[in-house]
Order: sequence, then structure tokens, then C-alpha cells
Amino acid sequence: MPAKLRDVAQRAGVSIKTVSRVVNNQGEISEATRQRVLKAIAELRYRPSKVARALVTQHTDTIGLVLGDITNPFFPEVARGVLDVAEPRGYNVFLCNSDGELPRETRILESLLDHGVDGIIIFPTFELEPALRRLAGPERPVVVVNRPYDLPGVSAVMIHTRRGARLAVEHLIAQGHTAIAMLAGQSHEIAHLARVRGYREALCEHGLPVREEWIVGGVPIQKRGRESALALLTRYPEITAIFAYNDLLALGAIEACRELGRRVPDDCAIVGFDDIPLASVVNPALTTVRVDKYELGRQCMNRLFEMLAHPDQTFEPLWVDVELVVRTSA
Amino acid sequence: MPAKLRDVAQRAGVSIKTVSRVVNNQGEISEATRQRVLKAIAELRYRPSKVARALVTQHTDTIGLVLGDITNPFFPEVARGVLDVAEPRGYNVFLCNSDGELPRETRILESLLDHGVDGIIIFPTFELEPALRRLAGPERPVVVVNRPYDLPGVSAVMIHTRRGARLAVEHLIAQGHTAIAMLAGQSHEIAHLARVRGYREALCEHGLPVREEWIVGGVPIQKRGRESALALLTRYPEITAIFAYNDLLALGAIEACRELGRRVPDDCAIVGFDDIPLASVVNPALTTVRVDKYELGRQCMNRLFEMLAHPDQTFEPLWVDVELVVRTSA
DNA sequence: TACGTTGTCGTCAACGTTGTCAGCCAGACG
DNA sequence: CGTCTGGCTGACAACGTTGACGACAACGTA
Repeated sequence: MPAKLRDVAQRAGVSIKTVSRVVNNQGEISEATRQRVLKAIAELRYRPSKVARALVTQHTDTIGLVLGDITNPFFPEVARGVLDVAEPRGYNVFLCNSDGELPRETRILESLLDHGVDGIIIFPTFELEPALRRLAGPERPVVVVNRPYDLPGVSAVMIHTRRGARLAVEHLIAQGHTAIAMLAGQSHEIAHLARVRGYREALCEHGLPVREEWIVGGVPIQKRGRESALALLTRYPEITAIFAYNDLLALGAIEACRELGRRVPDDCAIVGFDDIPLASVVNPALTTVRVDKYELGRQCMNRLFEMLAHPDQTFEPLWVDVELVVRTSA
Repeated sequence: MPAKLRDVAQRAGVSIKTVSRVVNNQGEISEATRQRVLKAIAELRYRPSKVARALVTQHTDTIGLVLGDITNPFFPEVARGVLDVAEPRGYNVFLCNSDGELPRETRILESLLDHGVDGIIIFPTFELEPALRRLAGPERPVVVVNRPYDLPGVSAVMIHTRRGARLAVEHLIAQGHTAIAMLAGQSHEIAHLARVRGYREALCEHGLPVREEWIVGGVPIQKRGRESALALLTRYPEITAIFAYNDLLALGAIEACRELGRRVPDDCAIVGFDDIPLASVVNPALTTVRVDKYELGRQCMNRLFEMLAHPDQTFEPLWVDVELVVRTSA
């Protein structure tokens, strides 16, 4: 039973349309009636219904944020960045976890469309092209993180992942390491590819051989990091440094070293990736490649707003930089 | 230009209403026309517009989740719990950060209402009563965490905070400690009150004196934890144990001990609260009171669904339990 | 034959806004 | 004194659904 346009109109003794005009302050209205309407609005605590408005204007002031899992320490800051630029413009954002599962991702996207979101920001884990073709367009822009698509209504925000990987490995090399293994991610993830590529390039450029059996992939969680590192270091004791696909894996590697009686960084140096909050507080503090997650979120949302404002323009990918932060683990 | 009800109707050669009926499968429809309609729906990839539907049914299949800051490690798991029960029922959830600022909280609530959410889950930091009176009701239920309100349409989910605090302090006492200080939170927070109460009770019941100057409050972040612990331990070297309002403060206390050359737990035992992911990986691993954050989120959402299903019923507060997890810091 | 029933289906008016267009009343102008 | 502007306002029809009815067969039943 909140007040409706009609109630306000009645109370102010004007037409519905007139009230609508002062609410959206468009058109020309005499100061007198504007004041009367404003008064009525205040008295009735009227607030326009976004859903009714959405029906006619075809936009809901709503966007969808689809990420792997908010529980992954990488994402909360991203979400925060997105929210912080969305909120001042009156936009609300739907949060969705895809868990990196394709059917789930699809369901979520459909659901978001059903709700009429104006746009979507997505951290994809799978090939999105078919889905994007269906749902994206000038009227419903999509920002995809870390994967460039040349599709109308789609724009990319890219992280300098490969560069980050090179930074990490070069740091290890600069410390004198020559036997550097990699705890990698899952092969279908684009981030995995980029990081492995950076790793290879750095080794090559410094004349170091790439030993395929020293690159071991899998799900990027701490447990697996420990296991893989354990296996790796036992089998190839000559390894003196590990570059991990992400901080969680690096943490696992530290655990493994501790169990094997290897001191970090002296007996085995470890570099992570992402700089999640954990990285700085853990002991030894993790040397890692920082990506500014908050800024990443902000950039995504800004880009989405740009696209919303200029529906027919095409946009170049946006690159967000990374930096190596040297702590004690390497 | 997605397909509308009318398009489907035209294609199937039936009325709009008939299509509506098969979509919502209500009313009786002959198998023949149902099949024809289904076929048309599939061919046109028709999906009903939730916003149009919302206009008439007055519910949007949407809820708002208002929490302090998703970046606070306490919240992501909660959010995950909420989402995991909301999603299978076709509900989407708006995520909002209040930052514990009253004007922000108010703005967010208004915005949520404008969007027509069916219900709200909120982790309050301030007195909510006036706001709740305005926005809550049988038609728009609100679940409030950790603060009981006896208002129509409002239901509480409570954490056994006080009990947790007692558990923590009793553990310390059982270890033989008698000089136990407390790193507290901010006095306006209800969680602070409950934890301090638990601390006092445990001391009293074991015949230990409560020394007011050993209870020091402030913002519950790591930096302040370090500072307060530093001050406390310098001024009162006889203190042998610290109970912290939350894990972040406990982490700060560990830092302080390290700086003062006090070994944890031998020279100074430390117990935290919340069991954030950090707690188990830090060194020394934190003994703390775990609240099952994921379960908390689930309970909130379940309760909200119950309220949605039975608008006029009133609901007793729901209590979620806590448990002491003993690691190495105490 | 006339009259309920039951199973199907359609018509019409909402829901709370905004776009489009037309109308009205001053005042300026010829 | 008529006519034409320009500022201001209102009527009306959308937007895409659903709810409340009503209609109309086919089928017994009295």
C-alpha cells in the first residue's frame, strides 16, 4: 500500500502525467505546481516503483555480477569495487556464483535475463561465445573479464596475467634459481594458459630449459597445492623454487615444504599470484603478484556504464596492470 | 525483441491467457493445446518477463542481502549460504554493503524497496526499529541477524554469541589462566555486548575478578588489535591470556606478542572469535570460536522463505550454535 | 427437451509507470 | 480585434503479464 502516482496526483490536484514530469524533472512545469506536487510527494512518502517504470522504459537499473565463488578470497574485493560504483548511480547488483560449472552458469544467465538486468559482468570459466551471442547486444551489454570476444555488446576487461607470471619467474631467476617448477591451474581456464605462458617465456628468455614434468596442473585450492608440491619436491629434490598459479596453491606449497623440512625461502622459494588478503599475514609472508581486485571491479562497472551510455559504440579491451610484491617467501 | 506471450499465442493459435496458463501450469488444459503451446514456446525461445509479472503479482522473486562489508572475511560464506538456498527457488539476491553507516543503510533499504524486493536479510549495525516499522510487514518480511525485534514481519536469527564467549574464556581458565584480558569491540554493537557479557560471566562463575581496565574496546580490525594488545601487555605484564572480540583482533594480538617477545601460547594465550578462513592457516593457528557462517546464511534464507510462505505467522528467533575450536594459540 | 455439469478456452481490466499528442490559456503581434 | 506563438497541462495508449469472469461445447440427467 505504498503511495502511487495516482494518489499523489489526486492530492496535488493535477494529472498523473504532471506528477511523473516533476518526478523525472522533464518538461516544463510552473514553479507553483511543482511545489504543490513536491509537497504531496513528501506528505505521502511517495517513491516511484522501479518495476512499473521498468516495464515501459525497458531498463531496470539492475545488473548481474557472475563470478566463480564469492568464498574465493579473490572475489570479495572485486564485488566491492563493482558495488561501489554501481550504488551511487542507483543501480543494484545481483550476485551469482557460477562455481565454474557450465550448466549453472547457463541457468544463472537465463535467470538474470528473466529479471531484466540492464547488463552483466562475468568472470567466465567456460567458452561463452554461444551464450554471449544469444544474450548480449547493444541493448544488454556484457563485460567479460579476461577473455576477449569480438561480439556486439561485449567488452573485455583484461588482467595483465602473462606479464605478472613473467615478473614472478624473473624475480626467482634474479635470486639465482634455475630449477623452478610451476603449480598450475586447470587447463580450460584462460588464466591458467596465460600464467603458464608467462612462466615458459621467462624461462626461455633466460636460457633455462622448460621441463614439462615440472608443470603440474589441477584445481587451484590449498589442499591440492600441498599434495602436488609434496609429490613434486619428493620426486625432484633438485627443485629450489616454485611459482604457483595462485596464492592458495602457494600456501599449500608452503605447507608441503614445512612437512618436508624444507625452509622457505632458503631451501625452496615460493611465489604466488593474486595477493589475496591472506598472503600478507601468513608466515612466511607470501611473495606474490598483486592484481588490484578492487580496481578491477571498479573498472568493470565503469566500462559497463560506458556501454550502457553508448550502446552502439565498440570498445577496446581495458587492461588492468599487476605488480610484484616481494615479501619473505621468495 | 525477445518473444512475448502474444507472439507465442499467435503462433500456437490460442489466446494469450491460454499460453499464460500452460506457462504457470494452472487451470485445466487439453493435452493437445498444451503440446502446441509448448512447441511454440520452444520454437520462439519464449521466457516470461519477471518484471511484467511482478507488476501484477506484486512479487519479484528477488531479495536484498544487506551486510557490513563483503570484504570482511566473515561475510562471503554467509552470502554463499544465502545464495545457495535462494538460487534453486529461482530467487536472485541483491548484495549491498552498509559499511555500518546509518545513512548508507537507509539509502540501501530505500533502494531495495524501490526495486520491489520480496524480502530482506540484514546484518544491522544500528538501531533499526524506525526503519523496520516503515518497511517490514506481512507482505515484505525482514530477517534481522543477531538482534531480536518484536515487530510484525520481522524475524531474528541469533548467534549464540554469549555462549561462545563463555566457552572461550572457560577454555582459558581450564588451562590455568587467571589473568585474562579482553580485546573488545565497539560498544554500540550488540555482538560486542554479548561477548563482553559472556566474558564477565565466565570469570565470575569461576571466582575470578573482572578488571574493567583489562577490557579495551574499539574498532575490530587487526591494526587496532595490535595496538591495544601492545598497550595492555606493557602496562599489565601479569596478563597471561587474551580473549579477543574477533579473529582480526586476535591476529593483531599475536603480532603484539611477537613484538614483545612473548611466545604464544606459552607466555600469552590467545583466543579469537568467528573462525574466519585466516584463523586456521596463520601461525600459530588460532584457537577460536567458530560460527558456521555458511549455515547461518542458509538459515536466514530459509527463514525468509518460511515467512514469505506464511505471511501472517509470527516466528520465534532462530538460534545458530557456535563451537570452540582449539588450535595452537591457546 | 430442457437443464445442469464439467472441461476448455477467451475477453477484459487491471498492475504503476512513461511517450505521444493534443488542448488550453496567456501574451505578443499584425 | 483576430491570430499566432510558447509555456504548461491532461487524455490516452502503451509496456507484458495475470486474475476474475464469462462463453461455449460436449455430455449426461431429469
